[in-house]
Amino acid sequence: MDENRRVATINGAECKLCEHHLCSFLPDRHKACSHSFRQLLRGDRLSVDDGSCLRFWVVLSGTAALCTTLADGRRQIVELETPGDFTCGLSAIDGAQGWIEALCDCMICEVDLSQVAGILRNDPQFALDMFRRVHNRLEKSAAHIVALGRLDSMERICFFLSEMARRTGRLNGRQARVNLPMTREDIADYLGLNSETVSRILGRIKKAGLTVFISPTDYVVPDLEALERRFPITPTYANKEAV
Amino acid sequence: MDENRRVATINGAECKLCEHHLCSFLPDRHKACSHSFRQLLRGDRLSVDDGSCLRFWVVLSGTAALCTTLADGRRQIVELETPGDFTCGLSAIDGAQGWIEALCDCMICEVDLSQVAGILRNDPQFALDMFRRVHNRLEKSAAHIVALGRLDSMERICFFLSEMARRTGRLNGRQARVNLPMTREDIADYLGLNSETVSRILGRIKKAGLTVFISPTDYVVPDLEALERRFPITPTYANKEAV
DNA sequence: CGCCTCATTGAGGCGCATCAACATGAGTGG
DNA sequence: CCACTCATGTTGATGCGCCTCAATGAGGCG
Repeated sequence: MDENRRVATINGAECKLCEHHLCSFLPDRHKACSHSFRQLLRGDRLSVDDGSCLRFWVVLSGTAALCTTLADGRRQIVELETPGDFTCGLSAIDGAQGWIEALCDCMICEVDLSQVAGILRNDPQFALDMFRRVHNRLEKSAAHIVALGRLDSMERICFFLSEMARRTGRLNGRQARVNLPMTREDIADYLGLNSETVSRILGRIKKAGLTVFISPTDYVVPDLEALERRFPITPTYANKEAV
Repeated sequence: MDENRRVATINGAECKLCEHHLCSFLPDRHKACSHSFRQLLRGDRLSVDDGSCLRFWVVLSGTAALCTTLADGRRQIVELETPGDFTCGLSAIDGAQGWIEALCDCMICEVDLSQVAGILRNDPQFALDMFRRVHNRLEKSAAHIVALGRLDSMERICFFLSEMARRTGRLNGRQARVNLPMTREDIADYLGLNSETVSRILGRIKKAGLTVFISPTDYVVPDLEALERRFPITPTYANKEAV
């Protein structure tokens, strides 16, 4: 990634864009140096190979993904990061290249807590916060596993469209208008399909009247509940209180 | 589950069987009442529906699974629990029935921390411990997602056999002897396949000389590295230090 | 022995991947 | 403005991988 796109200045105004408070765990004198905004262009990658779990990324705008690529080029998106989501390197797996990739231009906040690890180790609020975030991720992973293991392609894509509607769409009663800032290939790599299949199934869903596509990257769901009756999982999107 | 199989007496000798220390976070006066051993017979289920995240289970012997069953009966094993593993209800997903199921007779320790939640909320060691356990799970989930999304059936089963060998097998140089305390159906539900396919692929793996089956539930891997060359993921089994 | 569960093996079919052709739109340079 | 390129999306033809259904074997148990 081009280092020039690092937005070095962190001040109160910019931090207000980010309501995710990871940096609030930093002692005051570390605040300025330990977190920074970065602009990622589509395709940019952040390596998460360092094995440390003390660098975190919060997506402020756009869509990013935690990707794994196998030796022969097969790619699997393990987690999809929409604004407000949080990730750290260790959600990636060993033994295959893992990185965070921008699926469209996006802005992220990188927080590096490794300088203050000792302080944080004794901060129960921080540990609790981390636990909650990771636990929330685990719930999403479970739904993802069920989708990949037991849903057919139609169900997976309905599941995905509903997930995106609830995560990033503008809801209005039963209706939702959604921006889909990623390619068919990305959707396929998230759902364990290939891009031609995604395209075909989207056509079928459109024909069934479950969605209306304004453009390849914008759609409207006239009746979200009708869409969700097409797959047998109630998605979990809310952040639950844990512990 | 038959409540009679609760082993009510917790004493020092029994606790030594369990090296997982979850109960060490209990204040002394709660120790006796808040955790108990349970014997599960194959097929027994523990409901995890209560939405609380303060009941935990540690598997001491045998194999259990965190299962999800969809409305039409499709079943997906989200996590496989071998001795030493830890789980709590919220790894299950909403919107589909979730439970912990014994894949063979097993012994577990149930720790109920809900009585002492207030104390634990301010205990950084506890929160850190929880974070590590959940984080470790997240790494395993990531590998599971890649396997379900991008590996074919042969690769998935090699991945599984290797995983079981490293988690529960007796290793001896490159060789491993493994007990497989679950049915073909269970393997299929873990890997998103069906049981006939599992049976067929196991036959092919056997023919290729990658495993020797002593019985349907016991096998020897003559060369674990050769088995692991059959799929493009390096499994993560070690518990990493995080934070 | 009969009964049950689990594993194996075969026949056949469907779902999705693969490969290929073409459409579409954005960007670039003339 | 058009010509050209390139990435992306769509659609069709074809084939393979895995599922489904069914039959049989193998082992455990009353």
